[in-house]
Amino acid sequence: MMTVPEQLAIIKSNVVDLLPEDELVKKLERSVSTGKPLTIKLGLDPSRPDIHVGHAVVLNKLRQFQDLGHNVVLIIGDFTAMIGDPTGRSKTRTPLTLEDTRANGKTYISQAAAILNNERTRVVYNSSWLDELTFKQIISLTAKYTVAQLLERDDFTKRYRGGEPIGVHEFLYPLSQAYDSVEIEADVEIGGTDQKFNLLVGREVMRAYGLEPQCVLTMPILEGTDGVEKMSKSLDNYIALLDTPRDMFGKTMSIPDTLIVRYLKYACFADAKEVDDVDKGLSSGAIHPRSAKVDVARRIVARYHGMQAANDAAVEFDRIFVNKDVPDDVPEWSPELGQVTIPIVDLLAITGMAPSKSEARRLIQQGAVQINGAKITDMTSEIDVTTQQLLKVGKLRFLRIVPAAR
RNA sequence: GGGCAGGUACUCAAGCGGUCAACGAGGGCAGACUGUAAAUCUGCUGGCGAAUGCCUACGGAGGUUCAAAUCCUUCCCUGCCCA
Repeated sequence: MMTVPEQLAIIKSNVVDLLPEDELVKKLERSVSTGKPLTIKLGLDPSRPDIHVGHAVVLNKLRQFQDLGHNVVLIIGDFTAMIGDPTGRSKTRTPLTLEDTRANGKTYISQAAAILNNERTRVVYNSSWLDELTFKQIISLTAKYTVAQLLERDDFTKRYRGGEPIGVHEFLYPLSQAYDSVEIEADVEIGGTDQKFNLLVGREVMRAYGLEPQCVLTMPILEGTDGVEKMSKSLDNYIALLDTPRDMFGKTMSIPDTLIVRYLKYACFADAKEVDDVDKGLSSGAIHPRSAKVDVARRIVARYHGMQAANDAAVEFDRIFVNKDVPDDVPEWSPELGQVTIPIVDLLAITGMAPSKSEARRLIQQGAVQINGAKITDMTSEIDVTTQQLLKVGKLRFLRIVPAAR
């Protein structure tokens, strides 16, 4: 096992907050002297089973802990997910069933396995204890925190001042998360910087239950491919771990230049020196942003799909976007047997290349629709579906029309 | 329980009897430029229709009117103040 200073140096790399550092040092010292690993906690929301590169920032940090000999506990927050959130703000968030959360939890874990060391990962569902709490116990939990303390949380303050509704149950979420820490006796809880408040509540609550408070470690929130908002599925600016190599590569190439270094650092976990070199190279002009970005893209793909896939994706990317060629595996679609021609507008709508016929019309008007490389200008065009046709909408959506098999 | 202010398209936000499928901004999509970067410019952004047009929509349900997002009634929801 590494010495405490060595461990600390690794643990501190790339983190935003480590609070309080001296407590972590004590925990590490104890761990080294007793040989007992620390328990590192991460809470997961099972309503969104797709892990993306943004989540990976935190997972990578967990992996570092594991490599140092510590244990990770993933807590699937199935309890809160099952309740759902009835407030108006997120009415689309439908409550999940137990089966859903279990299934999502499994999916999550199988994706996380690409980063984590399974030997040192324990997975638990928080319903297994939260569901057992009596009302009495819940009240006793809430008595350990004050409204003023809860209102310190940034978004609560904002909403409160802005006259927006805050459900009482929302106050309970940080507390239940904190209770998870009590249950598993976490030594360290990790999360994005947006989790800082919740993680700190965990400290207070643990103390109130007579436990040694956990240390809190926050990681940066990685911006999504739009370069502004945090990466998230709902904003559709994410690179999922399950994305195909090509999508992964393409999405990475679409990030703004200003994000290259951050991606290198947090999505590739490149070492400090290399990050520094690229940073300097970019600002001095010695490195062209595009080539730096290609490198980042290749590394991200390689991380989750292997070197071979990464190289293939890079080649494919150049073929399509530099040489304006047609991709290898264009999705195919076949008309119903007997159909000879289909109006272009219908075709676009039926095949899903446009969400509605009106939208299809707009696309045609804007010159975004091509058949075999020829731009469609006539709204009433009839497309012959008895021979193979290549349909292109916009810059990257292709569809091959294949005559119905008989 | 009482008083006040609100609920408009993906979001914010105008409109307050006809010219409203609804100003404007953001977002999104498409085109030009390009390194699938940024910035910029242009167009589009409810559905159906080749099109004059038709249909559906301004919290829900009724009503007044030739005509309502706009007026009335009622219900639901949110915030603030008083109790």
